[in-house]
Amino acid sequence: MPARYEEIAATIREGIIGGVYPVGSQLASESELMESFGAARGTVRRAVELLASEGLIGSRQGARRIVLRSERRQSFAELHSFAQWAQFHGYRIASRVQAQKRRPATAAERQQLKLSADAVVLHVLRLRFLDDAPVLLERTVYAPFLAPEIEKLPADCVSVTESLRDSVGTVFAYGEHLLDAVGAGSQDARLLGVRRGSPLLRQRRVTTTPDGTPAEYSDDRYRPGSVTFSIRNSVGSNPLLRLPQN
Amino acid sequence: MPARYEEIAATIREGIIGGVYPVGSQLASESELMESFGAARGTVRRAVELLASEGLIGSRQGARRIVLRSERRQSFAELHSFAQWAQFHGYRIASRVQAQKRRPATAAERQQLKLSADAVVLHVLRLRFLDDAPVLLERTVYAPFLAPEIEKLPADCVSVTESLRDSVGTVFAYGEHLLDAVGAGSQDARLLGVRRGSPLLRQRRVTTTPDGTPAEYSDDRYRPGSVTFSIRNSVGSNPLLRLPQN
DNA sequence: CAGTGGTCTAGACCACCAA
DNA sequence: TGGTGGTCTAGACCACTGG
Repeated sequence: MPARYEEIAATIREGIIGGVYPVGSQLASESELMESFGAARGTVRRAVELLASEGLIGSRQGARRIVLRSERRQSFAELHSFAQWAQFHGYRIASRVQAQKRRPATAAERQQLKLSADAVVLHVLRLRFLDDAPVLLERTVYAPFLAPEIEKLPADCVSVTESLRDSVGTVFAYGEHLLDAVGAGSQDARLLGVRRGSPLLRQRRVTTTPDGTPAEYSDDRYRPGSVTFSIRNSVGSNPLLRLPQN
Repeated sequence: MPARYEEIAATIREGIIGGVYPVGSQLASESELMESFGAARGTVRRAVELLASEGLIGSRQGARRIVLRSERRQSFAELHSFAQWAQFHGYRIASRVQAQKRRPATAAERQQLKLSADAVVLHVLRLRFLDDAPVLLERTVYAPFLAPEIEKLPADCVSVTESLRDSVGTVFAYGEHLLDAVGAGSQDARLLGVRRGSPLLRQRRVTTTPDGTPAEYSDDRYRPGSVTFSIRNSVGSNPLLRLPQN
């Protein structure tokens, strides 16, 4: 059962997408929305703030809210899993585990995942396809408590996130993502079908469970031209980050 | 005069950074925060929701909030420009306009900036330096209404955003950013000091004014190894995110 | 100036978590 | 079971926008 403010937001969103509120036009005022939805002001404010965080509307004190966009784009800031993203856009995806083995955690991995010195992690090399073309190569290290669950999954499991939610509950709740560009290594080039050294978009991420326990560290490399990441600056989540040295 | 919830958030944030609340520990409950700050529940909730949107704390219904990180990261809602980001982190930056000319808008630019068929835009090629090393090459197209203001700026103006705010008010309020990886072209390679074809992180963005008018379109290319984009996400509706208002 | 959104309060009920 | 966070209400005052 969705919350009331989510229902209101959904209704307004449909109005924006359906052309009831064209781009550039003014949204109904809070008072009008309160009346038409029969909700208190705080509730309609929650709804329009949700839409603002999606980049659909803008807001200035004293003036009515304005429709900025009419498409519902899934922003990268809302992105939690490749499979969910692809499903949202209606793409046909496939997945294949290329290699999988347990090994002692490296020093960097112990630090990222906050593990003890003798911890053993599960390393998985996974290739993902979009409409039968390889687009993404994932090198993922799972924390020890997840290793047994991951090893139960079939090699062509399309959504690790959803499989884990069914078996052990919500596992990936918060994530930090670092984006940069790297040249394809020989393994990257072979599996993604590009030339060595060609530009790849790299996404490194650490994901934690709802109680703050680090769950996985991953180095994901995207073949260019296939996917693009979208970020909006209304979602408080996008600082540039300076790397040490270089 | 900052809002009360921002003051409360700042106080808690200092506590997290200063070690009063170590990473992994539980934050004070809402009732305790209400008492210690003498504020209503809605206000302290606004404060902790702000901190959650910065990725500092996580929250689950029924359990106390948990400290996830102890570093302060500038939220993108407070940050729109390279210059402001660099200044926040204390980096020494420089900027140099390489080329600047007015020309008719291309079809793509007319669509992006919602211009009429005969519109003339201002194209600027700008190279930016971090600690004297070139790190960013910007190819920016400004909407006609901005062209006169941009042409008044000196060639080494470090912050276009701040200069415009002083002269014509807040111009860049909302933005959408597309991130991918491209190989350096010959001009990219020459100006950024890298080999041709080497991977660059590309950020394309359209920025609009507070009333929704498109103001600029830009293709920015970052030299790898110097900066990285950091993004955070969290499950659950990112509630109550403030839009930039300046 | 009237209308709008931004902030704050004080209460209420519920779903969930941990002991 | 008691405490916690998630949602919703009803009112208030203020700052800002626009005509």
